[in-house]
Amino acid sequence: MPYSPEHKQKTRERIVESARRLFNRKGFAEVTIDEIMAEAGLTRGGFYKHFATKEELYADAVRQFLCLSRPEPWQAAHVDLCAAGPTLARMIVDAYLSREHVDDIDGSCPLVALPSDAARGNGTVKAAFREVLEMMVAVFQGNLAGPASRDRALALTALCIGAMVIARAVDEGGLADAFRGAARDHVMATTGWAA
Amino acid sequence: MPYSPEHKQKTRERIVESARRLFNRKGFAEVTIDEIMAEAGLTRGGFYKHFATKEELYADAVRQFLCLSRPEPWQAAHVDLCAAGPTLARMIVDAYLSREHVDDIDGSCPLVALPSDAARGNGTVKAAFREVLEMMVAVFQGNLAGPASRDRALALTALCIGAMVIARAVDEGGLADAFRGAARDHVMATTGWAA
DNA sequence: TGTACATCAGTGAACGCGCGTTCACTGATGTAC
DNA sequence: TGTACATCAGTGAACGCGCGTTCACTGATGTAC
Repeated sequence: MPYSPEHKQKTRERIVESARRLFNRKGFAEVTIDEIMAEAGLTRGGFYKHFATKEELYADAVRQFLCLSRPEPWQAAHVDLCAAGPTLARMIVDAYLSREHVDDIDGSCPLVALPSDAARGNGTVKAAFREVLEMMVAVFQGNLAGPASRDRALALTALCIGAMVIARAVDEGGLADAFRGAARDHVMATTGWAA
Repeated sequence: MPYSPEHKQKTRERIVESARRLFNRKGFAEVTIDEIMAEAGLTRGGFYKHFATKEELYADAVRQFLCLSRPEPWQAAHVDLCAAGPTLARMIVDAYLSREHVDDIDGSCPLVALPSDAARGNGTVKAAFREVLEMMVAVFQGNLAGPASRDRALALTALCIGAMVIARAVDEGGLADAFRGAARDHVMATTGWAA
């Protein structure tokens, strides 16, 4: 039995991690297996010891978002984000709509980076996409009081994702900032989470 | 002077029209010039009599949505959409957030179909994208009374685009419908356009 | 009116390149003895 | 303990294909006379 049992698994995880960043940055079609393997410190030939096709890796990479160490302030995993309270809820929204999140393409929320790929993707991709989406809705809903909390959570989720998608697609920083700011203010006014 | 003066222009428009539909459906990278020309009833070689590169065509295709015979009720071109009044404004939002718009990928608003491409695109693509975006914001803003109409228009634009992007990316029709409905209700409650 | 001509939109074969995938090989490793 | 061996993760050259782009050519057209 050559190599330790975990050796191959570790390598595979490195490939998925590399792929996740690159797919986020460039989308499915524009990423090459060469790039993915190089960023994982490997050469192209070895790819097929781990995955049958590029599509199979893509599904795995999308799924990896779910078990990722989440960016702050989502990071504190011991905190129940669905009952975070207004202060933490505000911090979450501020982080989501921050300029840092606009710029951090590699580590971005897939809902912002990959919706077009998901729309054109197969069932596995869409299922992983939906899992992330429903987590986000649950966080909003859990921190909303009053009636129709589900519908309000859906609208706020769409608002935040929409503002971020637009901010990424616009070349003029001022307009991108205006969208982020308007979305942020609208969320705070609607929820009462403002300081 | 061979061919009538408008002949080449007509052909060019046919190419852009074909490209717009195909890019909407598959995104920039997955569409070939062969496909575009074939759908326009031409062969690949002629492409470069009209456009220098594939990117140049892409920007034109995004922009074409602006001068398109717009889907109802945007269709009535003689109506000033920026002063449409609440009834027409409500119809516009209903059409934008309709299931028909989710399903009509080919004729979709590019803000919904192509934001990821725009985020990764060059300056020309982003500029075209912004032109469409600012038209949409202007329509919202023109029909809003009261203070901070610009910021409210930005937030409502982000909400509508976000809801549609999500609806397309989700494989479960019920969830997609819930996002569209929640966005619709939220817009009506915020603007007072509801019947 | 009819005919020769110049123009140029459109054709389709070909080119070069890059990508996904394959495959014969290498060499690091744990095991057997 | 030391050495020969079997395994298989990883290598890198090569293959086949498709795409963006080029180019020499075609043929439909309006004009000149």
